[in-house]
Amino acid sequence: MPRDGTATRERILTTAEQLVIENGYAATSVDQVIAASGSSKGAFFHHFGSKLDLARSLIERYATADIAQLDGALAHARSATDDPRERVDAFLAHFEDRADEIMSVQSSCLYVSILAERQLMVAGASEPILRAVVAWRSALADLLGAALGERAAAADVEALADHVFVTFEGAFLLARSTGDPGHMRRQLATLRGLVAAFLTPA
Amino acid sequence: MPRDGTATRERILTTAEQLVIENGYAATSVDQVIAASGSSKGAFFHHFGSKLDLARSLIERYATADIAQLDGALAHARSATDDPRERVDAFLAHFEDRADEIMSVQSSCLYVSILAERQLMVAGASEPILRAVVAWRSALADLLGAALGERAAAADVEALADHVFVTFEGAFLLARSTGDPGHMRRQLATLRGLVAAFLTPA
DNA sequence: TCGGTAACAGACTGACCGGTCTGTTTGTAT
DNA sequence: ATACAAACAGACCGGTCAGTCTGTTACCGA
Repeated sequence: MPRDGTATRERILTTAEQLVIENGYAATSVDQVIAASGSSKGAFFHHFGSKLDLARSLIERYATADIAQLDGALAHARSATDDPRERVDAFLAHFEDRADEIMSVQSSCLYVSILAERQLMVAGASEPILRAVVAWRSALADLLGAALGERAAAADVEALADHVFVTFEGAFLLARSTGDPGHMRRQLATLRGLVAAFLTPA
Repeated sequence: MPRDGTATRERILTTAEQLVIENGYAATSVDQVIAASGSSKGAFFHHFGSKLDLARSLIERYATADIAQLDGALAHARSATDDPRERVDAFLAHFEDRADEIMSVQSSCLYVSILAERQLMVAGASEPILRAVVAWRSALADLLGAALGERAAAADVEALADHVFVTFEGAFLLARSTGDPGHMRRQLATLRGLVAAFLTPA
């Protein structure tokens, strides 16, 4: 086997991810990605069959990392406490603590860039996103269902679980529109307060 | 004054809004807008100095309509009841009732399309969005501050107010990623439930 | 009725885009 | 050493893009 190209491939992916999150997919040209990653046309189209193939690889890598983050938070919440309500709190606090760090390495979410262009979704680039959405939903539904106990039947637990994903995405957009990345931490703190009040028995 | 061109201008704007929300700004070509609106290059560049000028006009029109929706909900909430907590509930219920209708006329939010591309923001297309964000924040902060009473000091009322905007944008993205517009109504219902629990004195 | 101007229509242009193709380098198995 | 294939490099190509330019048409005041 000749020289190893995985480093080049990863360099292109990382560069492209930043550019696409910042400027959008359609507004990012292959030439830009090549220039910014210090690569070439030959290298790019050796590793990716087309620009669309790049998008699919990007979102797949991103969603996988996202689900890994989810699993990390779940493990942390489970090890922190046995009380179901405290577990929910620990889960949300985990991300709240990391909010500033998250925002410093990515000013927005790749999901937004992909979801903004219908062409990418019909081309199969949205499946990894759906995978991530479902992973978040089922994980949170478990946590929240346990915390609600018998009251779970009266609530839309899945919608409540989805609200965590909704808060993340919405906070990314709020941070963008105001230029203040601190909104992520504040929104996660707000969500934690809301959920705590909701889970407290009347 | 020769013939009236405002109808043509509005037709171009409405067509472009749909296309940009569906496909994104950069992925929408001027030629597409022209073809879909049954117009011409001459007409387009007569009414808009550039494609960027179209984006600015689009977002300004959209934000103005958005703030008008906000004012409508505020008026409704104020006329519905004098109780501060009930007013918050009435405000959120207003949008919850209209959620399905909203999603049937627009599958996503123009804000998302604009915020997804940094070039549009530095070009001054984000100011109307900020105007809308601040309008929602101050209106909701008023409502929520009154509902919290003396407990308002202990809470981040502005972040809680922002959470309404966050829920809207996040729900738009959730609906897109799953293909189910019903998420908007469910997320607004979830938000209403969370806020009601939060506003209930311990 | 006629001059002027806003409102269009559409051929055209140069830049840029995604993608191809030919050629070169580099590591490795034999 | 040599053969071979993967990993690149970059000139090149057809198409599309935003924007221009030269008209033509419709309206209105004088």
